[in-house]
Amino acid sequence: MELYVERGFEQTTVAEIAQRAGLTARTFFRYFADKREVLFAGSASLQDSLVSALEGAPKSASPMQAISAALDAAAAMLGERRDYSRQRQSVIAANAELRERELIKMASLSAALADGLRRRGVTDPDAGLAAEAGVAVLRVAFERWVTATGDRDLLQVMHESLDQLKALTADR
Amino acid sequence: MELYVERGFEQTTVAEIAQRAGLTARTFFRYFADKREVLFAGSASLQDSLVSALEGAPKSASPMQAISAALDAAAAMLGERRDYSRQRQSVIAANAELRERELIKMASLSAALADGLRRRGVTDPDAGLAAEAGVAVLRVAFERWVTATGDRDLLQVMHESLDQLKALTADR
DNA sequence: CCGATGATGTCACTTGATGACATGACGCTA
DNA sequence: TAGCGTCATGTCATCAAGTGACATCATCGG
Repeated sequence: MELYVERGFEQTTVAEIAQRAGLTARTFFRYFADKREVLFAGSASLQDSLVSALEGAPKSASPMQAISAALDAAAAMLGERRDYSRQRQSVIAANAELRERELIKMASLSAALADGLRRRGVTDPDAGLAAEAGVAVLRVAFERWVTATGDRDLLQVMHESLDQLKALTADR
Repeated sequence: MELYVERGFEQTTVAEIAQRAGLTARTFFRYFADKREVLFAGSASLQDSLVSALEGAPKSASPMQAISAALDAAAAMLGERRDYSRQRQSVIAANAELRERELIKMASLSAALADGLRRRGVTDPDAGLAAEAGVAVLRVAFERWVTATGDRDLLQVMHESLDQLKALTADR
């Protein structure tokens, strides 16, 4: 992160990263599949948390309520470290390859949530749609929270965004 | 495409592609930014067509009707060459880097459609949502069409998928 | 103390990608 | 026709991302 912020993603070499970490480039590639992955190291555990939260929702909960529980878990994990999130987000936004990687992580998250919903008995077009909608809310809320001035609460922004989506799809 | 189908994307080297085309690797990179782009050469013109169709929809058309016009244009462009589409899709599905690239092309398409809607006076959360919904329909319909046995009409599948989305969002 | 195991380093190599420069075809114009 | 500019391509050199093979070293259980 330090190097990516200092001089940008492309201008940073893996050898430099490894050197600053007191390691060899070869070792770097034993921990990260490629130079981009280092920025997405936490995404697997984030995804696990969301799926766990979704599975932990009461059996009586509707699909969107279960998704909402997952979003709460996301807010809890990401809500700390706003400075880090901001730096990370600006690095990613500045580079096409990183944006690509982020998109595929989001797609993976969406697929995992859809699977979780199916395990709860949600049938097929609905599971995918609810998952997509949930990820859309996550993305929008995170973006708002990261760019907001002051220190808004991510959980709150997340709830607002979900409510807005509901309102939007409710009428018309 | 020949080489990617024959031996897979990763196993194909740019030098081989260039050789089969009677060129040099250096020349390849003058036409394509990277090895992945060669599979997405047509995506810019596809995007232009969709945006044109959206802009050409009657001024009285609703946002989703304008999107529908864009989807018709997509069906017209992609509807031919189903064999090619199938090969291409199977190559992309088999490789993570290519799936990433496809996702960012879809995101770009969605953004362009949202912009087009805004130019038609559609206000902000709606423009983005309608565009996303349209791209989702495109993706689903294309997938169905490509994997279907027999020779279904893409335009028809596209319409069916859009209708299903409407039904899905209509109740509950 | 020993051997297994895991983490790391070293080395060699392939491939993707880019910059600098040369060459050759083509068309335009004096 | 000679000369000039432009465009496409080739050649060469170079860098950086990955990867496989093998060596080394620390640690830990028996």
